[in-house]
Amino acid sequence: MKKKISLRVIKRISFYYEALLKLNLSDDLYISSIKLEEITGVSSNQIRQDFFYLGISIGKQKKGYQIKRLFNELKKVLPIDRRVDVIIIGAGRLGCCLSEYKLFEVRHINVVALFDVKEELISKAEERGSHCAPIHHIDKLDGFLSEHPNIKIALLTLPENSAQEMLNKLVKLGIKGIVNFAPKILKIPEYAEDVQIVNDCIGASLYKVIYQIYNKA
Amino acid sequence: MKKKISLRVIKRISFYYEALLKLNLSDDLYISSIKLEEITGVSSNQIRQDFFYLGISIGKQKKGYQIKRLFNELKKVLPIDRRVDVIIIGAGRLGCCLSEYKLFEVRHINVVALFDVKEELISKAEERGSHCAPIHHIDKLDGFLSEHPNIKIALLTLPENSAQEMLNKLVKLGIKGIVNFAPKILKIPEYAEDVQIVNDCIGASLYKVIYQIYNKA
DNA sequence: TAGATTGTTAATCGATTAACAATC
DNA sequence: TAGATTGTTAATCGATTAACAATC
Repeated sequence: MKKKISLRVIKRISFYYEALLKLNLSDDLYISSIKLEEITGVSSNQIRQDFFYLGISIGKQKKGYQIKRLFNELKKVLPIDRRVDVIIIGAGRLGCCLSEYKLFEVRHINVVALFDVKEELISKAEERGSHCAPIHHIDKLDGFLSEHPNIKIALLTLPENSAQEMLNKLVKLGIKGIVNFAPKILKIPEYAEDVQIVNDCIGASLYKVIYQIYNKA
Repeated sequence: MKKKISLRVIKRISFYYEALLKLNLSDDLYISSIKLEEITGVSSNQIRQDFFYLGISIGKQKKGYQIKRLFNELKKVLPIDRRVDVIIIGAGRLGCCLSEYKLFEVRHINVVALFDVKEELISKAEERGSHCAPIHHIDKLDGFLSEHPNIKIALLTLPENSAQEMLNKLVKLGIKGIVNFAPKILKIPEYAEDVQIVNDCIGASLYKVIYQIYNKA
C-alpha cells in the first residue's frame, strides 16, 4: 500500500494530467510550474508542493519540467490510462447522464451497466442508443457481478433514504469502491474497512454561491 | 456582510436541512446531535461545532434540538426555501441533466434557460418536453440577461478550454456567482472581486476511489 | 438523584502559502 | 554573469476531533 493521498491532491493531479494531455508531448518541450498555474489555476507553489509530496523531482532550473516525463510520472501516480469498469446504481437522470459523461470517456472510465428498481426505466432502456450501457433490474445485480468479477467500483445515484442500504449490499457483493451522489454522508460498515467511499453531492457547492450572494448586507 | 462560511460547512448545513425535511415538524419533537449523526453521517461533535459556529444555540440538555426551531434556524443561515433563478452555459449532456436535476427542484433552484454555441442543440430543444428550460444560442445571452436582471448565477458546463473566457464574459454581463464543472480551476478577474466562484468537477472524486483500489500492494 | 446532552474550549490534524538556498 | 525556477523547509491558516464543565 502506497502513501495515502487526499481527495484534493487527487483532483489536482487529474487537472495537471488534463492540462498536459492538450500539450505537445515532443521530447524537448518543457513547462514551468508558473505556466502550469496559468493553465490549471493551481498556484505554482501548490504544484511544486504536490510534486514534492508525490516524489516527483524531475524539474530543471530555468526550464521547468519535461512535459513527456511529467506526464509519465503523473500516470505512475494515477492509473489514468488504464481502463476502469464501473456500474451505476440508479438509472434516473443523473445516472444516465453519468453513463455517457464525456470526461469519463477521456479518462477511460467505462460504465458497463446501470441498475434500477423501476421497471419503466428498464423498458425505456431500448430507446437509448446501442452505444449506451444497458439498464438492468436491480435483482440481476448479484448475478451480474459474479459474471464480471473485474468490476470493483459502483456509482450511487439513488435518493438518500435508500443509499446506505444499497451501499451495505454492494459491500457484501464484493464492491471495493463507491462514489455516492446523494446529499448524505454514507459510511462503510466496520467489517469492511478496506472499501473506499467518497461522498460527492452534485449541486451542494451551488449553495456556497447562493449563500454568498443572497446573504449580503 | 455576514460571517464567511466555508464550502464544507455549507454542504453540511444542506445535509442537515435535507434530513430535517423528512422528519415530522410537530412542535414537541426533538432531535439530538447523535440522532442527527445517524441520519446525516456527520459526527455529533461536528454538528455541535457547526451550530456553535453559526450561532445556533437552541439545544436543551437531555433532549436535543426542537426540530421545527432548528429547521428555522438553518433557513436563516441558508436561504434555502427562497426561489433562486439560474442559467446554464453549455447545453451538452451535463447541462441538460442539471437543468432537470431533482435535487435542484427540492432546493428551489430554478433553471430558467440554457445557452450553447451549437446550432444543433438549439434546434434539438423542441424535442425536450415543454416543462424543460429552453435552449438559446449564446449570442442571445446579453439580451436575455438584460430582460432578466434577477438572474445572478450561472452554471458552467463547458469544455475546459472555453470555460475561463466565458467566465470573463459572464462577469462583464453582471453575473455574480458561478459554478464551474470543467476540470480546471477558474479564477475571477481582479476587477470583479465580489463575484463568487466554486469549482466542482464531477467525477474527479471517482479518481480518489480508483487510486486507492488500483494502487494497492 | 444519575444520566444524557448541550455549548464551548483546547488539542490535534491536515492543507496551503510563503520563503529561500541551490543551481542551471 | 544575472535571472529564473526548482526542491524543500518553515510558517500560517483552517478544519476536525476530543474533552468536559454545566445543567436539565
